[in-house]
Amino acid sequence: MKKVTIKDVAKHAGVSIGTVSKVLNDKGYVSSGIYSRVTEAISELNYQVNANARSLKASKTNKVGVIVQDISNPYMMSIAKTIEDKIRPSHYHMLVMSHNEDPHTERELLQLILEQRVDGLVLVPTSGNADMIQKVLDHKIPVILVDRKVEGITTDYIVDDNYYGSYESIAYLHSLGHRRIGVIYGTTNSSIGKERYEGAVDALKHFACSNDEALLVSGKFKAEDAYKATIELLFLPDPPTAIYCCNNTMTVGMLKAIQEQAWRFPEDISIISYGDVNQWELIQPPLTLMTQPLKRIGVEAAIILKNRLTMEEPFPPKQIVIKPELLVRASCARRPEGE
Amino acid sequence: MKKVTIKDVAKHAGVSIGTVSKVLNDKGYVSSGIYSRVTEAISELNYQVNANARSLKASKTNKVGVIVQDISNPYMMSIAKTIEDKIRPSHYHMLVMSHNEDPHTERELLQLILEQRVDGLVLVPTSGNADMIQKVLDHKIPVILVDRKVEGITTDYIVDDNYYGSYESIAYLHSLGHRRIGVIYGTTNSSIGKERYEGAVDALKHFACSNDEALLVSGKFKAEDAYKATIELLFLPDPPTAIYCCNNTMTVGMLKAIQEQAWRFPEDISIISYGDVNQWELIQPPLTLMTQPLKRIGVEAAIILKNRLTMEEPFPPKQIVIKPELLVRASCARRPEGE
DNA sequence: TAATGGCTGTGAAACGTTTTACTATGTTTT
DNA sequence: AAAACATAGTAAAACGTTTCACAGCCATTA
Repeated sequence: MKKVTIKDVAKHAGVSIGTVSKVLNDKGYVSSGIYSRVTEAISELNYQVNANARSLKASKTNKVGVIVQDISNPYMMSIAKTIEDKIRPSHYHMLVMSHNEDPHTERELLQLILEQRVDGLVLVPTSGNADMIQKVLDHKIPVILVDRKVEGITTDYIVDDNYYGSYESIAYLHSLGHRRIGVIYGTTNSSIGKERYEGAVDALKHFACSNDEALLVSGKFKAEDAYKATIELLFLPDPPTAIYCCNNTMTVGMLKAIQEQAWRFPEDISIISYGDVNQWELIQPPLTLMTQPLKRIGVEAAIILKNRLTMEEPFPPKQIVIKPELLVRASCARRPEGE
Repeated sequence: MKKVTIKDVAKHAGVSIGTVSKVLNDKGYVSSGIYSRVTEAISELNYQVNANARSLKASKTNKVGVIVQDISNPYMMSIAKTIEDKIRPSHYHMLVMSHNEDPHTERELLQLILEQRVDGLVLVPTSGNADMIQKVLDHKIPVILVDRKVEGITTDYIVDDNYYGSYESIAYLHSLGHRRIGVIYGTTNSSIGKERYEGAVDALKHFACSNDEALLVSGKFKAEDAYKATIELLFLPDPPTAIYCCNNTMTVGMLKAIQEQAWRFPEDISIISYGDVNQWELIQPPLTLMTQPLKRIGVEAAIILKNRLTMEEPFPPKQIVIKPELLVRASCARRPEGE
């Protein structure tokens, strides 16, 4: 089957190219006779408009870029899904890609985004490409940061209040009487990791909990490292009575270690995690959680994006910080005071 | 910042457009002096080539479409990730979208794919758009079906042997001595649902298990319906000694019901599921599973796609059927024979 | 009757590239 | 010194659209 262009349709219908275009876009005056002649020709020739040519002419692509750490991460993709649902009715579609937490990869992807002339970008940034992000903004492409912000960049973002979430998690454990609290943190080179770490540390200090350095261990945001970190905590001469784990991925590792060592929670140890609630459906007893409102993040991001895409007038950057909420379930036990 | 085109670069560097193009594509003869003048102009003006114009000229977009049920489904997206990793080195990128199991939506997406002139398509099809898929193929766009095939369409596909997987699951339960086996199946209007259903039913018949109709219940491929289905099974006057659940999503519902009713497995009831192994990391005791080789599906799909994209000569459709493997763990118990 | 105005359709320019055929230089080779 | 060749750069066509200015026509209106 040969490639068929608007020209072929025009010839086949015996009209000019301009007329066919009018029919395609329902613009201007076309008599009903001609109109049906053209639509007939279109379906007979099985013509499909070439979106590339169209975008070129219009300098508008109806594409938005979505760059996340990892497209197989269901939390990020649930946000992407929300966005998809919001923008598809206006005939936008998404380019989605993973930077795998590698700034160099992210840089290449941003380059691609620029070349592709997307109409907007939703980005979960690594740190270290502020210049490139600024470049995208300079090209008048709206950028919406999700989950993390970037130092020195003024644009829309939507993040949750990590410091607060961590602080309150510790506060809760303290309120139950815990004084020796283990913390499995991620890394401190990302804004999220740092904020959660600091929130926890500040709370520990404020509530005068044990300042035993051995209680602070890094799980590097990975399940395996968190597993090892947990083992360390459990085998301490004086193990913690509670553990706060800074994110869900690491919590998987932590739970594995606890299961394996046949500790029970909350009887032997109290645990609390920080993240999305959906991951833990089948875990018994149900985990007490500082809940990250993923649904809400997706919805807000989608709204902002939609507005950026459709509003004529630019509006000031929308920067949203969502406070996570403590979901008290059954994984933390009260501890006799004064111990 | 104004839009800057190849023309501006040419002017700024004092050369012709053609020369700039040569530099951009490293093609033809350019003296080193001119070359650096041009690259300098490019970075001074912050020029980015317009991929749309380029695609238009080349009639090649470096885009591939990826259409799945739901982009927030981690199993599908782990396949997508494998594909991404494989094709990005050759500077391809992906349009990804969800049809939500709705044929009408799928049709619209296929239309979009056609207009976008993608260079290839990876599709988890619904049933009911064979004509449209054929249209895509007619436009010389390679289509790779994943997880499901489509009646009447000759193209690459890669699926697992659902009938076999179901049959063998039942066979395994039978070999442990089970005779009253409950089956939670999905729906029978999709090829997967049908094949799994038939595999199970045929095995039940072949091994002369109980043919009590009440033991066959539909969970409609949803967790909630599977929950209800499980409750029905458990409250039967003569409940099954084992349950085979046809997919992971439904198994979530099944496990919930079992937990809630405080049945223990494998002591009170044996259970076996069909799906990807990664979902069940933390479930104790570890589930016995007919494992769907998602990794392998992704890898094979990526290889086929890559070949279709790069090979000059067309090759015959590659149709792969993968046999799932039984992973025996701890959720099934031996049953005294003859009961 | 002449002027106005609403329809209907057309031709050509423009969007930003790549590519092809061509010209203009040296530099060797005979 | 002429012929041959390698190198360097250019102008223009083409890719498939949309849009804009215009022209033809018919029906009103003055």
